[in-house]
Amino acid sequence: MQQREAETEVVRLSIPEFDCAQTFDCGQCFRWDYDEQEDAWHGIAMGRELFVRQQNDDFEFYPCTQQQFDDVWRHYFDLDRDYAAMKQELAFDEHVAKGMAYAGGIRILQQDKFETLISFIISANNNIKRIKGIINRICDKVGSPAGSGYAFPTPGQLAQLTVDDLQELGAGYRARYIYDTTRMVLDGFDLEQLKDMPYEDARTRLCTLCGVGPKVADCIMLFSLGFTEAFPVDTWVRKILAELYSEYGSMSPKEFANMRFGQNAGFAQQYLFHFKRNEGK
DNA sequence: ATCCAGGAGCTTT
DNA sequence: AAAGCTCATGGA
Repeated sequence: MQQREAETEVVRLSIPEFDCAQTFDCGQCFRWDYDEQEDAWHGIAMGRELFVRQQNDDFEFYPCTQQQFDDVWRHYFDLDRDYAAMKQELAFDEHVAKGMAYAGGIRILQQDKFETLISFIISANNNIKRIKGIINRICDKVGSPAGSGYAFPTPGQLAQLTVDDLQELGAGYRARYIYDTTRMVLDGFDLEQLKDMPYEDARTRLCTLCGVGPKVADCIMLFSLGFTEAFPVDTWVRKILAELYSEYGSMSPKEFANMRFGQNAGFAQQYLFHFKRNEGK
């Protein structure tokens, strides 16, 4: 009994305002899928494999020690943030309120910086299914073993792939961007220091990387650097702004988001985005 | 077949 | 500054 518990270490925890399906399937991450056999969500992130089984507000994380959970996953799942309070601050907006009613269990993950950087370079002018495929093939090719699969490669591991290799894996014209940006990171571009910089400065610096423009930079900042005011503007958000907030048409999307949602703009964006993307499904 | 997908980069006004 | 064109790839 005790031995069995030791072999498969589990962390059990009750967490409010968290829904696995909504969080893992809202377009912010690409390496989580539902495992029917385990009846749990399966992901490979932060260099290791993890299963997450949810029963209402009760969660099991495995294989995982309490130490690993506190060191890695607590931050990854953004567990120190008061989501109920944040959502209350956003409830004044009727469209965001609808989004929160539809998928109020979305949490903004705090993912690995390099993985998020490369993943969202791949996301440009692409669809989520194909993005996942490209990323998985890259991991299988040069990532370190992690459980039943392979972790996202380090910059050094990814640098083993040539532009031709990346194209064979389906990256298309983004192969060059991935290659060049990986080299810039290896040559000293410091992803770690970005989170201590002002929003505008960090964004400007990110945009010096190949394949990183305003939208991709905002995704990296929101999903891996903790900038909750980041408001990624993609095709879906443009539709939302045009359809639901046309009275603010004289403002740029960024001005609008900052004025209306402030430091919570990233959350508002995610609730709106996920709701709109699943409209009619 | 044509269009679109969590856009960016380059060229032309 | 702002608008226009092109960039792989696969699915609808």
